[in-house]
Amino acid sequence: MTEPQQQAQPLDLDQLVDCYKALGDKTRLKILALLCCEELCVCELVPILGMTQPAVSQHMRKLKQAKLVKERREGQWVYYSLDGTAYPFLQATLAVLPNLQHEIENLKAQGLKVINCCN
Amino acid sequence: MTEPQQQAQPLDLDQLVDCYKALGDKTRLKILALLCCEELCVCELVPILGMTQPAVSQHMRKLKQAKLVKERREGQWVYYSLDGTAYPFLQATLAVLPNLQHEIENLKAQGLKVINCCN
DNA sequence: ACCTCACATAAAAACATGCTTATATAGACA
DNA sequence: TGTCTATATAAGCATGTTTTTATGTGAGGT
Repeated sequence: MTEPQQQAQPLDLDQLVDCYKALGDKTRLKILALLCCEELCVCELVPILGMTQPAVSQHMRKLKQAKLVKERREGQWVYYSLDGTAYPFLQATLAVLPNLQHEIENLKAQGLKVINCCN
Repeated sequence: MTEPQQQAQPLDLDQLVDCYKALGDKTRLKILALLCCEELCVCELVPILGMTQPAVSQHMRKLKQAKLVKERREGQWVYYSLDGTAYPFLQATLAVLPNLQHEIENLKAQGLKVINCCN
């Protein structure tokens, strides 16, 4: 491994540290793997992850601060989705995550998937 | 951002967490950026990073455990270099790090670069 | 054998992180 | 306005991480 060295614009080191700190947690990697399937709101993530709502909210805040996800408010729900704009390497990074589509199917089967005007 | 989802084999989540934890530290990102230029030993990293030798050694251990670097012993020195084998996304990841070649030039100018049989 | 240099490891202190419980905010609806 | 649901935030606790200081190991040279 000898030739990387900038075909991309170097990013701010502190921002990169925040990004990798955000990625360095199993729960947050799962959340990102789930968001690879589709946007989700906190109340959908809670039963999938088996965590309390505040715990999930705090993870979402970290991911948002790291510019890994963006949010969209719809009524009382806040939908989170991947933000692919900040890091050129993100796609390669997410590509190695496991496919968690089955978790979302599971959620639907339990009747816990939120239905909004868009689906 | 909607279409990643496995062109690569999914990796073990716990190993990925270790990898990103290792990346989520400014000192270690600097070390990796330096190793993008060339292999270095601990005693060269110490003055560049301005840290104590044990602190640098422990960072190297973390990077090694995360399979981000490999080591090569030569006499009393241990040379560390990037290990590009474990993560398919590593090249894209390292590409956004700043170029720290000037730090190595600086080291040479101060006469602190180790000279071994290979250079 | 002894000394020196490079590096690793261990224990303790300082600091950061993640989860829980409790509480606040914000929108929907009566 | 009041209530319900979804979400965010804050404080406290437990756990993990990073750094320091002290010490151990191993190779090279005398």
